Amino acid sequence: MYICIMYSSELIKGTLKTIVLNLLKDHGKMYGYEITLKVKELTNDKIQITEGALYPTLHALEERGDLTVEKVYIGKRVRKYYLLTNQGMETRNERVNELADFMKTMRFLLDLDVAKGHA
Amino acid sequence: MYICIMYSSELIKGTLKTIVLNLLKDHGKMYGYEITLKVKELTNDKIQITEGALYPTLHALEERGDLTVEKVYIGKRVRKYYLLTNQGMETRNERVNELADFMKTMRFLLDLDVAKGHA
DNA sequence: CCTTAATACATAATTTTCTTAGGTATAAAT
DNA sequence: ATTTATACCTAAGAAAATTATGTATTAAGG
Repeated sequence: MYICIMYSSELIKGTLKTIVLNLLKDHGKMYGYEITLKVKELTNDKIQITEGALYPTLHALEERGDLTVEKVYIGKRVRKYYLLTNQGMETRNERVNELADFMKTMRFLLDLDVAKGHA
Repeated sequence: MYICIMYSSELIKGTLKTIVLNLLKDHGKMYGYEITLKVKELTNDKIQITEGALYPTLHALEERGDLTVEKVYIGKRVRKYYLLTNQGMETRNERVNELADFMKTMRFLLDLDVAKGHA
């Protein structure tokens, strides 16, 4: 198991909250397990969010007031749907803008715009 | 002091080695303090490498065989110039390609290509 | 002349964030 | 009946940074 080509974990660090917040903006309410599957699917297995990272992050975002929870029972199994609050949407925008700006800076710093692309 | 608009530290995490390796490729030999100034200058103060992060990183890259050192004495003050080895150049290429690929994935994941840009 | 700022190196304690590993439990598939 | 998938969770440890120091030389300003 777990044999796949994905990014070195260092790179992904610091982007988890942004990914989660943005995903909830695009897809409405989602539950944790669903988020891991969606990210895996959207990135062709290149980014795999581990549950050990995800659940504490969801709890932190909830505690900060960026997310609210809706418990749903599928038979006897619990499912916790997370939703963006208004504050969460603001946080999402800040985070995404910051990351976009950061990536622009990095492309410049690493000569990625001139050297490649732009055909 | 230290009053400036820079990226939240989480984002920069994991990119330090890549930045250092690429800078040495572009500018030839550089010393630690010079690297901090150069990155600050190139990014308009948006990325400020702290010495507490940089020096251990340089030592680690040296130990891995990606860098070699040249000590130069300016009067009585030591300056340690770092140079890319052949292996270091390979590491640089791998790191830069991986980061470029990761940023592409993130742009897709965060809808940055469609929503913005492109006009 | 004296003090502050800049140059230039370095490490240690702490914090943050993630991985790894473990745990519980239900439902579906083989 | 057992394995796989679903679905939640936490705790120990690792990795990489921040923050706080520490040393020392040199230049600049008052």
